[in-house]
Order: sequence, then structure tokens, then C-alpha cells
Amino acid sequence: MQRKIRLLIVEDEEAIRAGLIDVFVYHGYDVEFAADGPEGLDKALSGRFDLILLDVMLPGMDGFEICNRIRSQDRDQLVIMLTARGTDEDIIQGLSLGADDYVAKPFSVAQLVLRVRAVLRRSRIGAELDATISLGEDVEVDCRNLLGQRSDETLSFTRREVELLQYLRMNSERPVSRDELLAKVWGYARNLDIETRTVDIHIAKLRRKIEADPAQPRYLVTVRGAGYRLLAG
Amino acid sequence: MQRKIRLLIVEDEEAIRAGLIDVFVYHGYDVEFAADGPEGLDKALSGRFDLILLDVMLPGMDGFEICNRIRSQDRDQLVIMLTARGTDEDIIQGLSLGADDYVAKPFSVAQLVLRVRAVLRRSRIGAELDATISLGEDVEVDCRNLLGQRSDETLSFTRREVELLQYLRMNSERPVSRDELLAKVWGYARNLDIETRTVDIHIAKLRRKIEADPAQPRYLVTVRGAGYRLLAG
DNA sequence: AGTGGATTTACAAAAGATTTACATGCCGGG
DNA sequence: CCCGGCATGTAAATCTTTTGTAAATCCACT
Repeated sequence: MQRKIRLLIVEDEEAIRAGLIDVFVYHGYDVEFAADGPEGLDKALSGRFDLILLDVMLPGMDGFEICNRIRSQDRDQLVIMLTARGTDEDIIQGLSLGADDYVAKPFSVAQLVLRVRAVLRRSRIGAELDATISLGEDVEVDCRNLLGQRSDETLSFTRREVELLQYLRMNSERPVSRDELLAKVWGYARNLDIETRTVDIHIAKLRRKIEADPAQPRYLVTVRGAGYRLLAG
Repeated sequence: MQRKIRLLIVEDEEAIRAGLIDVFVYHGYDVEFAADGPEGLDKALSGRFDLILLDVMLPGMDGFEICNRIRSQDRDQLVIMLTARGTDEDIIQGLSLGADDYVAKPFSVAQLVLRVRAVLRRSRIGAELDATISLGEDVEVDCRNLLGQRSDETLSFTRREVELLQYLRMNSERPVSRDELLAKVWGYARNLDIETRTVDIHIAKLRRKIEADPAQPRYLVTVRGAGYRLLAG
């Protein structure tokens, strides 16, 4: 069982919002919402959502503005904009706003669900993360069965440990900060400084399993001041 | 010993093809290959392969076309397509191409071997839905008559128990979540928030029958956080 | 009503996640 | 070079979630 996809819905009209929430919860998404522009921006910037559904017409701040700001902070954040047919089309054309898709109101909900899936699939967030991760010659992790092996020993992992490994592997070209891990793996809101050490603890547990000498890690290394990095191997 | 499984690999890139051939020969398959579309189609249509691994990007004729033609001649020919991640996914979705599985490039070879096994298993076992399931040396279940045997003892099962066993056996390469079991065995809608423990209860009942020591299951194991898995045996 | 099977309830036990508390080590400024 | 502050490592305690299972209840069928 894979973790749920986290979705943020920013929409001021009560009825539409409630409908969307129902549908996406029904389809198994982990849904949060915001009812106006500033709240939407705030939640969006927390960086913990896989995908954001963003209405254009919002009180406080319009969707285009929000989209721009989100993108300027995180180029990879997925966004689908809900636009009014006709009215906004010129704007979309004119500004090269980088939403991942646009859906014109009024839309069919089934349609929207399909578009959401398509965007996720393209970005491969919803798709397969490596089913097995191998490190060097001696370590292999079977992510579905939460099992692994180092030399002759059998290892067993927890879901969190495996998700953490997968995220680090996906980004093995750079160190990943604790903040980012908390956002992307744990789903915590970013920015608010959190005084948790849970990331460190999980790193330590992983090291005990995958490293021959946990005190001198060869794969899961600390980059002081920046975070952790899983060296490709 | 059973006759070797016959595999056709249709792939134009020399290096990948050679690698795949090596791996599958190593795993005991009888392997042939084709390096372009027309040759692939020709060999494929000979109908002597148990399974065909088909690249999408091929000179002469693309994989989708080949797959279509194969299927129009033989609906039961097994095909796994090797797709480029991202690029082809919409096409797969759009056309209802009936390949048995899709593996996105770049793939891990171990992963691919597993998928091949899974498809083969599904097709043979799926066809007859295992009239009898045997576990290890000592357990045997006759699914039609809801009877079984462990060592000297005679067991009797209910329909649900047997269906559960069969579904787990069909997917024994991975743990199956409670959600999935509820959907596929019980036929519940994939509603989340399940407040039922009925899967667990049935698992417990099965264990009492098929396991020598139900507290230390050897066949029907728990993968905590992921579901249950019936180990091949 | 009686029967067999399915499901819910209720609670205990196990495993996992997080916090706490303290140890260690790195680095820049005196 | 030494010190203090901050980032990191980790054992142990604590809190939370998941799983196991006996017993009660429900339900369809006879």
C-alpha cells in the first residue's frame, strides 16, 4: 500500500469545493483545502502537496498570482488551474504561466479526475518509485516487501524507512534538507520551524541496517548544514 | 523438469538487447530476439512464444502497432511492453492496448524479471484459478471442494477462505493490502477509512488451518504496513 | 428456531514513530 | 589553541498505530 497522494484544493465557492473534496477523498486522495487566495498561497508554499488544484477567481489574490509565486519557490510543484472558459484563455495564452494543466469551468468531475491522474502520471509522482534499491555490491532493498539484504543478512524495513530511502534515491544528485524530507516524506507543513528529530532518528535506523559501519556511512551520508544524501551506487 | 519458457525479445538497441538476453538465459528461459519491427512481428506471429517483450520505439514499425496485430491474431498471446517513461503513458491510457503489462524505461532488470514471472503466473494459474493450492510439503487445498489436508489432518474451508487464498496465491510475488483484498475478494468499493477487521479475521482462520504454528506463520505472512503475503511454496 | 458462516466488538500485544535527554563533534572567534 | 555554540548521533522512554484473536452478534438459509 503506497502512501496517499496529497492534494490541495483552492476554491472559494463552497458548493464546488465540497463536491471536489468528496470526489477526491472518494478516489483515495489525502485532501486539504483553502477558501481564499492568501490561505491558498500559504498552504501551497508549505510544499507538502503532490498537486494543487487552483481556481483562478479567488478573493484576496487571484490564481495566476498564486501560481507564479508557488512556481518561483518550487519549480516542480504540480499545479492544475481551474479557469473560466473564454474569459481567462487569453491570459493563459499571453502570460506563460507554468501550470501543468488547465481545466475550463464548468468541467465534468470525472474529466478533472482524469486530468489529475494524467498530470501525476506524467510527473511520475503517482507512478512507480524504484521497487528495489541497490547500494554498492552488497546491499539490496525490496521496497514492496519491506525487506532487504546486506551481505548475508536479511533486513527488514518499515514503510517510513523505505519511503525515506526512495525519496533520497530519487534525489541522489544532491543533499536533501530535513525540512524537505519532512514535507515530502512526512507531509508536514514546511516553513514553521519544527523541533523534531524524527528525521535524524530514521536516518540512524537506516544506517544501522544498510551500512556495514553506521558510524562511517558509505551510502547514507550527512552533508553538514545541508541535510542527508544517498550516494548513487 | 518442465520445458523452458520461450521468450521473444524485440528491441533494437544492441546493448539493451544483449543485456536482456543474458539475464533471461541466465534465468533459464529459452530466448530469441528481433532487432526491428517487421522482424519482430514476423516472429511474434509464429505463435510459439510464451511471452513477448516488446519495445515501443522500433525501426520499421512501432511497438503499439505490433502489439495490436499480434493481439488481433491471437488474443491470448502474452505481451509486456517496454515504454519510455512519460512519453508513451498517455498513449497507453488512450488506446486500450491490451498488453499484459508495461515496464517503463529505464527499468531495473530484476524488476523486469519479476514482472515477467508475474505475467506468466497470472496467465497459467489465472486460467484455471488453481484448483488446488499446495504449500510446502505438508499442506494441500482442494479449492473446488473446499477441502484440504495438513500432515494427516483433514481440513475444511469456506468459500471466502478459499477465494482469499487463491487471490493471495495469484499475487504471491508481493504483499496484498487489506484494501485490495476487500476490493478484489470481497467486492467492496475502494472506499477508504475501513472500519472492518474481517480480512484479519479470515487470515487468522486460515492460519489456524494451514499453519502448523499459527503464531509463527511460514506461509501466510504479515508484511506490517503493507498487507499479507502468501509465500510461494 | 437452528445452523454455518461472516462480521463486528473489544481488548491485548506488538511494532512503529516520536520525543526526550544527553553525548559527541565540528567550526569560527577570541 | 581553547572555548562556546550549534548541528548531529543515538539510547531510552513514551506515545501511536497496527495487528491478533476470542467472543458476541448478525444474517441468510433452511
